Amino acid sequence: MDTSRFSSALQPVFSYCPAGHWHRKNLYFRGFILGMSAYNFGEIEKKWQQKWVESGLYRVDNNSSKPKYYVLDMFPYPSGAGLHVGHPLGYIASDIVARFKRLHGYNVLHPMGYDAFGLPAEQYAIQTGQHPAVTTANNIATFRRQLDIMGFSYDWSREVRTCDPAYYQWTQWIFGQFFTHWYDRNADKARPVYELIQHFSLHGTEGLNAACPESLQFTATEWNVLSPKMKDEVLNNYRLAFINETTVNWCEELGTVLANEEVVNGVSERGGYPVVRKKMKQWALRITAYADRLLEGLNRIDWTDSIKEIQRNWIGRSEGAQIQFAIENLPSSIEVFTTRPDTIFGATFMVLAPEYEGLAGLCSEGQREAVMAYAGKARNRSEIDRMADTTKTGVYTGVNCINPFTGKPIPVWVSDYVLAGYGTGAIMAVPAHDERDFEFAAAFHLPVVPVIKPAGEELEMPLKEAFSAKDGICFNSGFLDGLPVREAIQRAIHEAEHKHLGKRKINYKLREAGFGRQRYWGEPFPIIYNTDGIPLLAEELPVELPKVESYKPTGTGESPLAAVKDWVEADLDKIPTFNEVVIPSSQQPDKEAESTGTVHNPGRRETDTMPGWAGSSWYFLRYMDPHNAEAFASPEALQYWKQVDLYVGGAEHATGHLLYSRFWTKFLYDLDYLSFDEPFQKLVNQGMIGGEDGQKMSKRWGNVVNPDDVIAAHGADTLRLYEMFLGPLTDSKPWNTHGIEGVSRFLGKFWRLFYVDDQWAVTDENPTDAELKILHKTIKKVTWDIENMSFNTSVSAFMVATNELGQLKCHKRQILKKLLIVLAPFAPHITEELWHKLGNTDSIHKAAWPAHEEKYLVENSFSYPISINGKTRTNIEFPLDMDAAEIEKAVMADETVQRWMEGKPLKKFILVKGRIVNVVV
RNA sequence: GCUCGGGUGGCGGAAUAGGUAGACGCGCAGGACUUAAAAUCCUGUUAUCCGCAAGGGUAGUACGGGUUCGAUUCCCGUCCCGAGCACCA
Repeated sequence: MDTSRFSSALQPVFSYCPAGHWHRKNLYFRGFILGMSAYNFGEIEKKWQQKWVESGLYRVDNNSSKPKYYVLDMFPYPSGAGLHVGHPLGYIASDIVARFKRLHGYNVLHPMGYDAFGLPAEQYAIQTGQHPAVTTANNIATFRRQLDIMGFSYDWSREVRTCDPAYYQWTQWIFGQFFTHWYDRNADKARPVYELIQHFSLHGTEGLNAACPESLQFTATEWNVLSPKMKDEVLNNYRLAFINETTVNWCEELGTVLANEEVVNGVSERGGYPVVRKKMKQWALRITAYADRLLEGLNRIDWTDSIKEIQRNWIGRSEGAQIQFAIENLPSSIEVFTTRPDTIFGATFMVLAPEYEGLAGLCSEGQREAVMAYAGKARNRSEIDRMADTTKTGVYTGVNCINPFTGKPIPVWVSDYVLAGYGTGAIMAVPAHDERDFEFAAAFHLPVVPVIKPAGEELEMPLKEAFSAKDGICFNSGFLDGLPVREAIQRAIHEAEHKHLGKRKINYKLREAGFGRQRYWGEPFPIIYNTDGIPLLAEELPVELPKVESYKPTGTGESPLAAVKDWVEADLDKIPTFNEVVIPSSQQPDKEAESTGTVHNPGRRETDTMPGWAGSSWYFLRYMDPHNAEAFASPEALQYWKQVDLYVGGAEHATGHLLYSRFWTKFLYDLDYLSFDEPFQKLVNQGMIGGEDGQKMSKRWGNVVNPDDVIAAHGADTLRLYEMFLGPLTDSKPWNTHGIEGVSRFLGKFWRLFYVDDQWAVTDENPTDAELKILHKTIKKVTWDIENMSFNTSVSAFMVATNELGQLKCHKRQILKKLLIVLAPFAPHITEELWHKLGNTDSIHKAAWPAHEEKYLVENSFSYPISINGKTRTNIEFPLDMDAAEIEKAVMADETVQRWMEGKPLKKFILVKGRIVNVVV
């Protein structure tokens, strides 16, 4: 920034000021005194931000003949702390891409909104009594102001807020769709529940292949005589939104359910009260129905391997077999799941989970007391505790099973190292080939029988550890002897199926998605229970969140909504509701009730609310048509915008938001609302920006850098460029306050390509080849860089170009005009200002991206690095079209080359055209 | 423990097909302009050795091997850092 002119003029006035103060005044007065000839970012940025709003520059239309591009940021949760410089990193990158695509003639959808329901606002409400809606609105205002001064090109007319009833009525509507659909595994898609009912009434469960927890079987006749209540209970096993009985962490003292991370060593994090595991009924979504499709879809999307891997891991598909083990002297059997049926001849005992259903009835009289005592203790251990302590404990049940392949009796134990929620809750233990089973066998002195050995080797007996490698050979295993593991697995399954002992089976780690929270600040369920307890879907949406007196948990495990009596108690005669098995009461009006005014058909609203991820699972669809009151988005809008082309956000949502969004998208695809079944084609995870001290940027460490301050000191364009310059987008890197000076200086130099000594200096001279080369190599590099999300190298390319043009004293319009356009996505304000100074009247952001012309980049000679035995010794320039033989001759004649060859004979001469020469001696 | 990333100057980082390692920026050192400061501009900056200098040698991309005329880049092994998963049978 050149302030020499005015500083000498003002010097007497400010000569007494301390240095730091002095500098500030310089900055402040510079533009004011010199008019617009010096780079006054504050004035320029404010001016253009205003003009862009006035002209609606970034508003985007759904009706366009242009090709579409949809670039999306993960919308933020508007916390009270506002943004620090780490937050906008991804927004800047996506904004550059959005602008780049517009300059390429795309109709770009680039929206922003707020994930506004959630716990922090509610916690704050509990503390201060302020309504979460109020604090949320305040926080959003702060976020918006901070986003605005960064110069982002969002179409704010499309903003969404998940806590807005006009938005969440569609979240509720989608829930209703889940509720009224089931998953048909034959068709491999979701279908309406009424079709399921039709099937039941005609064929029972015959010929049905549905996603449901238990394989229910009944005939049409049996179904048809069921009461509505019974029918509803049956349907609950099929609905994609259903009431699920799951184990939760229950804290009696606090009177609430706690999340896993709120429980430490079996007691509550707050207060240290005991926490027990308790079965509780909650709404859940049947995500497991989509497990295979969620896996398969990963192969079709452009995400990082690590996120895909996390999702694969989370879904946890494993192939194996389910095998029956008959109980000795009893007609019943125990079923186990195993991925290693090849080791079955080595199964020397069995283990049941403490929560195993029917455990009490199974064990022997003598052992029952000990088993139940152990099971009770294990049940009350928290998950965390159970996982942290892996020493093996357990009790013998007193009964034996028969190994179906060896025919020998093996003991059945109970231990908490077997999880109730996975597989059948029972395992066959093969201590020789499974580490956990080995530990258990060692602890209780159970027999270890090896049946797999490494090829060509013998196992060292007794075994010191389990041999679990999958590349061994079977022995001691009857018909499997001599087979390699992979073949033996297939053979064993085949044999089990043949003998009706079991069947091939695929298991998943993925659990049904718990969808209820005992909280206030979330979407209410559009559900009212009738007097039979049958859930009815409210047909008039939105079901608005009522005002409450207190946001505190009720202590009964219910949400604060339960205390709002006149909301909870609903008159089903007046509210249209729906459930496939209940005839709406409105169709059988009760004359007596009408005349007396008493509520004849009372209902009770669901008082849980939806979890935080409900609204965020589909928000990217709402942006396409945000004000539609008839549908979550019109078919035309959905058809035009389709999936998100580029999604930018943090990697921390790998198993939450990103999985749920994929699930909801597939579901809506099944219902023919969408023409695509993956929401985000390309996903980029930006890194974190840490504090200068290397710590995480947080209030706690006092290292938070506020973008407002950086913008005030250096301008938004500088901040944008600097965040991009810091390093690769996807890397985590520390902030460096000094580093920003470099970028700030760059913009000053760039400005001085247009202004020399604050005088307009742009000329209409024809550019030289050298200048054209600088321009076109920059265009080429920046184009490649943006397409590959390598923004840091783009900034460096701009610096190189500016330095080189500065050295050539190039102020030529033809060069600078195109250079402005390629810089515009990074620094939208300064480029817009200079663009208008060049005499353009329309926005630079509507210009066309210049194509680089290869002809300006063509070299006719190249200075070859000459290596002798791979070490560069000299450089010799040759024309690029020079004959290889001639180059060789010239190189060999070179003095330096001769010196390094030390008279040794030439072994090989390597010439890579335009790259390198290597002389091997 | 398993899986996936990653290790390059004092620092952030570059090297987009295996082809001149350290672009660009920060910091640092020196210089120009100035009475002075700020701003701006210029020069140098991997280490080490030889030389007054010009210049030149050697080593060098975590470590040890390998493939190749040539390796930061490909392969094998080791160490370290980060992220995720974790008694899932």
